[in-house]
Amino acid sequence: MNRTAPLEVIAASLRRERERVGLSLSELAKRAGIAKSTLSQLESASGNPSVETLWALGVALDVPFSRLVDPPAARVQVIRAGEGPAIYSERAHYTATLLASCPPGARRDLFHLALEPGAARESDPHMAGTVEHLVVSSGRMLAGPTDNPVEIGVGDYLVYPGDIAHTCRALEPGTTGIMLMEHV
Amino acid sequence: MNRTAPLEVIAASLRRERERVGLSLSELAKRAGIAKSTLSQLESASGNPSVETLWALGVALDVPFSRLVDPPAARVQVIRAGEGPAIYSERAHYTATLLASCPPGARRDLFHLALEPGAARESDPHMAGTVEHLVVSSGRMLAGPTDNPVEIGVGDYLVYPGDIAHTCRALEPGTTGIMLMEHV
DNA sequence: GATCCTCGTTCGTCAAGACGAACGAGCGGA
DNA sequence: TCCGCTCGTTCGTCTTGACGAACGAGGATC
Repeated sequence: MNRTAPLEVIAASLRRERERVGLSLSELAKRAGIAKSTLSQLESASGNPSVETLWALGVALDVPFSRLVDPPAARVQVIRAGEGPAIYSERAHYTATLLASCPPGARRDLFHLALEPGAARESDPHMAGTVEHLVVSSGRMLAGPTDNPVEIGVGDYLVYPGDIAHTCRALEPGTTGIMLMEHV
Repeated sequence: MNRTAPLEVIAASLRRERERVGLSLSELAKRAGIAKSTLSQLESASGNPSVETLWALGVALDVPFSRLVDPPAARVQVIRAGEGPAIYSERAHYTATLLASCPPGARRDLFHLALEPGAARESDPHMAGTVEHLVVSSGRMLAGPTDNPVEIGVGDYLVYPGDIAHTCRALEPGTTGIMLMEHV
């Protein structure tokens, strides 16, 4: 989590989003039901808005709340199979390629998994609130909570909490898949 | 985006997170650098905290900001290949299965894609701030911004902005993949 | 050039958030 | 039992956010 007070970030986000939508300061204030003087001060970073105020602005702009405190980043990027920038292999028979780590606030990571039958990958609980999504691309795997794993095959999808002990093992050679690790 | 004022949600989140970490109200207030009276009022939903106050609490709890306003939901769920709950097919040769729509605040959707060669799927721009992540499970596809598509094969990963015109077409029969649509 | 409109900023007022102090409750040890 | 500690709440104050009004600036129309 970002440690710096997000006032300047909020100020920039508000102005950026408002101009993107093409609203004037006065009109946005009217839509959000706040005084335009308040909005003016917020956009000049001379203010510490209350949650309700910022929420109203988020609704008026039709923008998720978090987008106002965590700035975005648009881009087009390709990662070819096997050339992931951050290869995170743990033990034999297990390779996780980090495809997309969350740029600003680290809210989710996207991995490509390649597994071979053998030792299961047992994971200790991650940070509370973590959720893992698994989709099998090829082969079969046994995954999910350690005390209640599920067998899934090609095209199957599995969600399970990441903040409890969980496991993931291949049941066939050449098993691959993608995993979305989400920090709710 | 949720339309209701999140004061009760914040109150519940604060109490939940604080008890999860095992901190007393007094100690959390001290760590966050705010008065415990303030925290007490916030947890009883009789308050409208400023962003700085809530931010300080998020930092002290080591919890993402958004987790305080959007409550979580832990669960284990399997969706077998082809039995997705919400099949969203648009035209022949294109099937998108919604695997996981974001429960509370709709910040991302996870789809399984099955495409056959033929007409490309042209998408008008989605909501501003949308980002699409694509991983190919089988076959080959041509995807990305309409004016600059990229050819990707098995295991390849592609990110591109979803708020501009973009396309997605199969180059081989039996092309499948997963798509993470994210609303930043 | 004069009028009218909307833009965004600044000023003074008022309500509300943040604060410290004090309070009663609950618990453990002397 | 009494003392000392921490718990979470409530009260009075003081700061500060939110508001409406007024302001100057910039265009458009006549």
